[in-house]
Amino acid sequence: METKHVSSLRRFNRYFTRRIGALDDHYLGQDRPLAEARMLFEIGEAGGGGASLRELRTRLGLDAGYLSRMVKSLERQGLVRVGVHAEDSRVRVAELTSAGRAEFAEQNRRSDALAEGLLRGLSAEQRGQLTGALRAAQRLLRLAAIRVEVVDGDSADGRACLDAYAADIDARFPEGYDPATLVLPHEVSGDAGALLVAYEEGRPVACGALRTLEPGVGEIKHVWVHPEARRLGLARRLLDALEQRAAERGFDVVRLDTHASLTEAQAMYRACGYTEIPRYNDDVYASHFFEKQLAR
Amino acid sequence: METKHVSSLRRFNRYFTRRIGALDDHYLGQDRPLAEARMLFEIGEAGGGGASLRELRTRLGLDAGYLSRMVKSLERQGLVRVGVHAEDSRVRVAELTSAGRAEFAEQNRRSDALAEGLLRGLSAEQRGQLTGALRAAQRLLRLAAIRVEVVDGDSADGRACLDAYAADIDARFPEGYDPATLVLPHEVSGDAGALLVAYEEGRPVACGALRTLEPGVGEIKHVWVHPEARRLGLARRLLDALEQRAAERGFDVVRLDTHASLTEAQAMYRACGYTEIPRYNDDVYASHFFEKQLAR
DNA sequence: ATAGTTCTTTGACTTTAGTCAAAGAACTAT
DNA sequence: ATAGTTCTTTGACTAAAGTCAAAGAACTAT
Repeated sequence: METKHVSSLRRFNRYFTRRIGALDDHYLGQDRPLAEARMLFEIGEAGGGGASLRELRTRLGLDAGYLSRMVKSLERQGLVRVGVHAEDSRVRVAELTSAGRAEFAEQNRRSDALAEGLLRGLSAEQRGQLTGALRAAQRLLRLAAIRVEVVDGDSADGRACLDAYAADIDARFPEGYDPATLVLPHEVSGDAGALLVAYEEGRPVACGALRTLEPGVGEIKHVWVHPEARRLGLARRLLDALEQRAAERGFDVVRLDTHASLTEAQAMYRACGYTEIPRYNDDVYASHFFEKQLAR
Repeated sequence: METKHVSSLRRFNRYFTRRIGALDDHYLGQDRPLAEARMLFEIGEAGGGGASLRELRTRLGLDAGYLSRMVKSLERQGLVRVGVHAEDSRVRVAELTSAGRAEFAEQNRRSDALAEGLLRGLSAEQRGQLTGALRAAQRLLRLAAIRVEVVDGDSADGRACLDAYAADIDARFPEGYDPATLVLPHEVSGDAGALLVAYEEGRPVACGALRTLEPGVGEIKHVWVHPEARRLGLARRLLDALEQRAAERGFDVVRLDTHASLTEAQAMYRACGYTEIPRYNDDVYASHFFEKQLAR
């Protein structure tokens, strides 16, 4: 890897955290410990339903005892109200009181004012450029943080993604989608195929399946990306990973089909070296068929 | 200002400080308090000559007593050696011992490894895109943080910039440059003209002068940008600010001259609406002459 | 020379942040 | 029903971070 990229990232990190991050923390905190301010912010961000202590603990990476005490302190200050979770009464849920919401709004106001102050020195055009550059950087940093893993055909994360996929396209296809059509666990386990799940900060955000169509021929199914992880280039990465698995398993060629309505997907397949072929199955949802020779 | 830009900056800040900044801090610290690790890093960055406690204090924003104790602790650990400043014996200067340098190198190694880990998930092309986006963002953030101020004609910062300007072009012009040619304090003070200095985090990084050439005609002189603040678009901003001052002072037109060798400057003047005119003075350093009508 | 500043150190604190272990209540799987 | 988990609270700490004021040595300006 070129050292240029490493040093550029480090340089940016130093500059940004010192100039913007530290400043924002300081403004956010104001007359309250930073950890408390941060927690108030997280509870506020969670919105109406409140945030469970469990969530807060993982989100902020705090010790359970420390967090418990901090919530209690916020409660004493009248900013937070704690109740039990509707479904699991071990779990406690914190939500803002009206005083807490006022404080949260004040935090936001201060943070906005800080950001505005930073942007004030730029022309409208430069602000647009900055926003564009930050968006591009964030997209790439997110993408870099996502890990694609091979999971078992009946793994909970894998099935959850497939179910989300089914629900997603059921809403999208005029004719709906029957979840019984999904690949079966044994079709994508062991030597038969593969199920890939992409994780972002521990949460599954995308999947893709590979199964055996006939000897030497693999089929790629159910490439799906969570709505909040779209436009990162993740589908392409999953496709690459699936092709690599296919090559490792000794397939010479992979095929896939797609629904007429998914035109972006079709464009992606073409861009990734797939060529359109005649119908190879009787899938009622499929209208376009593609295939790609794998380099061995 | 569009709220889009504000929220985009805030979103990026949250994502970046949490994902990258916090991680880097954690790695940097390792088995040493973060504040100590940071200080070691700052002393290391300062290089051979060491860093004065005074510098460190402002750079890290720490209380004098706190810093004093921290340096002493680093000294006890054999990582830092403290001596007195050559010119001012109130000031103490900290520099790394060889053990300190080893620790500093280790910090850098860890930080590089972290950055490399982050970049590993990206293709070479995507890494290039990320580097480009970060560079653009940093450029704009720096530019946004720079404030242009009107200073008195004999202000220390102003004269320091003008001296730097003179030294700079003395090295650049084949025939050298005589500093006696610089504008005099009274020419750029009060109603006669203006001296602008641009500050980045308290340090003067650029200047520009405006003086009266004849009634209704101003002259822009000595637009200079510190080498470390170049390519940010700062010269253009100074030029804008000088023109604004000129308009406020009632000039109808501003002129300027430039040396044949400064082709980038000439291109900038043209891009900013200046048109070339015949020689209007007998300045030996000048070969191209420009003028711009000011909107009133 | 002298008054006012600047730079640093020291003493005496407080607050914030965080850790670890024990224990109880509520869930889950068998 | 019961054993094992999960979620949270509490007690008992420690370490890190930071503040404030006083004081001495070294500078600067008049």
